[in-house]
Formats: sequence, structure tokens, C-alpha cells
Amino acid sequence: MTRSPAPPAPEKHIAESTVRRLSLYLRVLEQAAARGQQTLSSDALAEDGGTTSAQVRKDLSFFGSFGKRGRGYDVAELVSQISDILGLGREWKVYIVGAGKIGAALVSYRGFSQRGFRVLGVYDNNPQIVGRMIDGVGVRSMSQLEHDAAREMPDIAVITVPAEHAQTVAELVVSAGIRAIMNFAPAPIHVPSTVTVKSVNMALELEGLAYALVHRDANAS
Amino acid sequence: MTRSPAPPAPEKHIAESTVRRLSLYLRVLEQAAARGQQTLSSDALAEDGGTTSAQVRKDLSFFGSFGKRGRGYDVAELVSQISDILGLGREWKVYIVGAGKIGAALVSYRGFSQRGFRVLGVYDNNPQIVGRMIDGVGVRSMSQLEHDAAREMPDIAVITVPAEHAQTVAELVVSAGIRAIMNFAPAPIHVPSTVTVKSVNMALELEGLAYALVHRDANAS
DNA sequence: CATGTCTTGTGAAGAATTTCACAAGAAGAG
DNA sequence: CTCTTCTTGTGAAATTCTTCACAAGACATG
Ligand SMILES: NC(=O)c1ccc[n+]([C@@H]2O[C@H](COP(=O)([O-])OP(=O)(O)OC[C@H]3O[C@@H](n4cnc5c(N)ncnc54)[C@H](O)[C@@H]3O)[C@@H](O)[C@H]2O)c1
Ligand SMILES: NC(=O)c1ccc[n+]([C@@H]2O[C@H](COP(=O)([O-])OP(=O)(O)OC[C@H]3O[C@@H](n4cnc5c(N)ncnc54)[C@H](O)[C@@H]3O)[C@@H](O)[C@H]2O)c1
Repeated sequence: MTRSPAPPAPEKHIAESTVRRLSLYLRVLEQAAARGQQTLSSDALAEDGGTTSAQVRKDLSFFGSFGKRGRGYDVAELVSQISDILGLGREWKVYIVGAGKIGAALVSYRGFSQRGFRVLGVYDNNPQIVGRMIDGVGVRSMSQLEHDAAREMPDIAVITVPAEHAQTVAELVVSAGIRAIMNFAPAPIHVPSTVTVKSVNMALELEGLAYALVHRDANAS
Repeated sequence: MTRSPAPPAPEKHIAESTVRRLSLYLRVLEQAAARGQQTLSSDALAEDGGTTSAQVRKDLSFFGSFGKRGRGYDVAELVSQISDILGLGREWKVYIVGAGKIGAALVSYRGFSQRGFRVLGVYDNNPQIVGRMIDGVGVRSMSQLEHDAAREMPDIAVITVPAEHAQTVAELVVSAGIRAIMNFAPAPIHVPSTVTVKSVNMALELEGLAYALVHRDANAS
């Protein structure tokens, strides 16, 4: 955890599945570090990451070569390398829009702050809610959002408003200069291609389970 | 919404990405139905589903042929067909384990009940919480879970306990006979291969956004 | 009933991703 | 210093997924 001498080595294009697995490897590595493990092989990494050792090595090879033949990967070093690749070396400023049930749960989610995602503000358009504190973060009025954003320069907006308002809110946060959106509303949102959107659609995940139950696949995750 | 004369037509193996898209198409179709649209082309379906018309047709072709050449798809009929394919023709019984912030948010999530996922019980091991009502559903004690499950035969368990207890809880629900798990804890859980697990890992999604911001991809979703 | 327009269903091609398999490097033992 | 053991990094092969492209069917119109 000293220095990051090697740059994260940019490249042509990396598959989203690879990026997801890197996050997973990072978790496995941190747990290994917590157990005092010094080093980890691609086999061990694959085991807990739910993939194969060849996949692990291939994923890492897109960004450089971090292992030692015959020994495996140095846990602390690989944590640092993957953190760099994923852009976790810095703090990311997050706005949450929609101070309802799911929005409130996310504000106090430690899993975010642990990774350097800091919630600067929570926004809502309900005057009854504006001004309240949620886990130390004050709920702000929507009318302030653009003004606040000009000053605070948030990186990511999390949208947790009802589906029918998701598009409107998306347009607002984009015009406020935010370039990345995480959308929890079960509605597609359309933004300029300079903005990255990820959607988390829980009902859709449940439907995937229903499909699996009906079609008796034998699979795991 | 009358009868389902054609069986959902089973098959070799369908990609998870196809199943996800079917869920998406279903949403688009329902919105179209709400707007009074009678029929929809694969092009229109693709537009809102964020994919291409060829993909739509290919996805559907795995299960049968539901369209009319020159006309497109009958909205009501395709809703019914996709619902059948996904196993949404029936009610699915759900237990939520972990009555914390995210568990409580999920109990009252209308997006679940709208799709036929009914929360029968919420479980927690904190005696201070057991007995409370969350949106009309009582919080039950963990010690009852196996006994209740024998009677109620739940289909799906949603795990919303801290990561370090996810594995223990997973083993309990599996031994209670539950065959599908949706895991919100950011920890991999290991179960027999007869059990299907889906994990929703929100920190990982945020990390994907951080990666995109750092690597200036021009992409959307 | 022929003609024109539209849109499906689907093999085949193409692209992307995963798996294989092995040469090469690293370390310890003798 | 040589031998053995272990595990990486990576081209090539295999597999999976997506896109292409077009024949065939459906309807409307004249
Ligand atoms: N509750 C869940 O477990 C859950 C799970 C997955 C997805 N979601 C989705 O997340 C979204 C929020 O769900 P919820 O359960 O928290 O709902 P909620 O009703 O508890 O909260 C929605 C909040 O958004 C605010 N809001 C509404 N319109 C707004 C606007 N235009 N600008 C700013 N704020 C606005 C409301 O005042 C309210 O506080 C919904 O789209 C829902 O489908 C919820
Ligand atoms: N809060 C969020 O926004 C959020 C988002 C994504 C994921 N998660 C994950 O979801 C899980 C729950 O998060 P939370 O914020 O709701 O936490 P929480 O502390 O509010 O709730 C956890 C609940 O689980 C109960 N519990 C603990 N151990 C248990 C056990 N062995 N059996 C039964 N119940 C048990 C606790 O009594 C508590 O009520 C965590 O794994 C967290 O990482 C939370």
C-alpha cells in the first residue's frame, strides 16, 4: 500500500465481464489479506471468484503481468494494482437522488464508503423530506442540485426515484455535469453517449431465478 | 390474458443474457399495452430494450415464433408468452432473511408483488426486531424458519444479512428446502448445484462506473 | 388476383469471450 | 550448478453470442 509505480496501463477495449471479475478478485484478495495470506495463486483466486484459473490470468494479462511464476501473486501488490485499474485510488463523490426507502438504505451502506464512494448529498422533491438527516447526510431540495453540483463536482449520481421520474432526473443530473449514473428505477433512461449508465434492476434478477426454477437448469453462481 | 395454449417450449440451453432481455422486453410490452398499442415490431421492441431488432427476433426464436410477418407482434399475446417462458404465470413465495435496511426496503417493494413475487415472511435473529411489522409483514424469528418453510414451501430466499453471515444463512435456507437464492450480501455463497443463486452486488456496479470514468469509454446502457 | 410493402424467422458469417495447453521463469533442494 | 516442482503469461483453438442478410409470409390496395 506504499506507491503505485506502474500505471494502470490503458488498452483497446476491455470486456465488461472482465471488469466485473476484477472487482470480485479484489474482494477475494482483501479477504485473503485479512487472513494474513501473503500470496495467492490464480487457482485460489479463481476458486473464490467463481471462475477458472485461466480466466483469472487472462483477465489480468490485459493490464500487465503481476504474478511471479512458480509463486503466484503477491496479495498486497495485486490489491493495489487492481484498485488502480478500477480507479479506486481516489475518492468518488456521489449524489443520491430520491430519499425514499432504497435511497435511504444506500446512504448508510458501508460497502460504498469502504470503497471510496462518498455520498455528499441526498436530493428529494418532497418538501416534507427535505431538511431531514439520513445517517448524517442532510436531504437537500432538488432545486439546489444544479447549483450544488457546480461547486461540489460530484462524479456519480444514483437515481432512486419512481420509474416515471427517472428520465427527468437523469436529464437534470446530466445537465448538472454528472457523467456517470447508477439507475435503480426499473425504467430505461436515455442520455448522451458521453454519460455512462448502469442499471440495477432487482425485479429482473428475481425473474431470472423464476426462469431457472421453471427450467430446472443445474447451475450456480 | 385468457389462456396459454402453447407450452413455453423447453430447449437445450438458453443464455442468461437472453433471459435478461426477455424480462426487459416484457416491460417494454407492458408499457406499450398501457399506451393502448395493439402491436409492436421487433424494431420498436429493440429500441426501448436497448438492443437490435435481429437480437429480439433471435431471442424469441429460441422459444417459438410469436410474430406475424409484415405486422409485428401482438402485444397482449407476447406479454402472455414471455410471462409463461419466464415462469411468471404463477405466484412465487419469497422469504427475506435479514430485516435490516435493505431487507425492509425490499419487503415493501411494489416491483416484486407486481410480478407475482409474494413476501410471506421476513426473518431476523435480533430479538429486538422479531415481532415488529414491516409494511404488513411480521418479522419472524430465525428459529422458526425451517419449521415455517416445511408448511409454506417458499420458492425463493432473499438474503440481506451482513456478509459474514451470508454463508450460514444460505446453508439454513437450503436445508429448509429452498432451491433459489437471491444474495445481496457482498460475499460469494456456496451451495449444492441443485440450488440457483443470483448475486446483486451494488458496490461492484459502482466500481464498474468508476472504471468507465477513469477509462473514458464512450458507452451507454 | 396480382402487386407492393412491411416485417418476421433463421441459417450463415462474424465477433467476442472463454478454455486449452504449453513454453518459460522462479525458487528451493541437493 | 542442476534438477524438480510449481505456476505464470499467452498464442491458438474452441465455444458462445451477436449481427447480417434474405427468403418467405401476411396483409392491403387497386
Ligand atoms: N424499495 C425497494 O426495495 C426497491 C428495490 C429496487 C428498486 N426500487 C426502485 O427504486 C425507486 C425508489 O423506490 P423506493 O421504494 O425507495 O420508493 P419511495 O417512494 O420510498 O421513494 C421515492 C422517493 O423519490 C422522491 N421523488 C419522487 N419524484 C421525485 C423527483 N422527480 N425528484 C426527486 N425526488 C423524487 C419521493 O419524494 C420519494 O422520497 C423506484 O423506482 C423503485 O422501483 C426500489
Ligand atoms: N444498505 C444497503 O444499501 C445495502 C446495499 C447493498 C447491499 N447491502 C448488503 O445487504 C446486507 C444487509 O445490509 P443492511 O444495510 O440492511 O444491514 P443492516 O445491519 O441494516 O441489516 C442486517 C440485518 O440482518 C440481521 N442479521 C444479522 N445476522 C443475522 C443472522 N445470522 N440471521 C438472521 N438475521 C441476521 C440483523 O439483525 C439486521 O437486522 C449486507 O450484507 C450489506 O452488505 C446493503
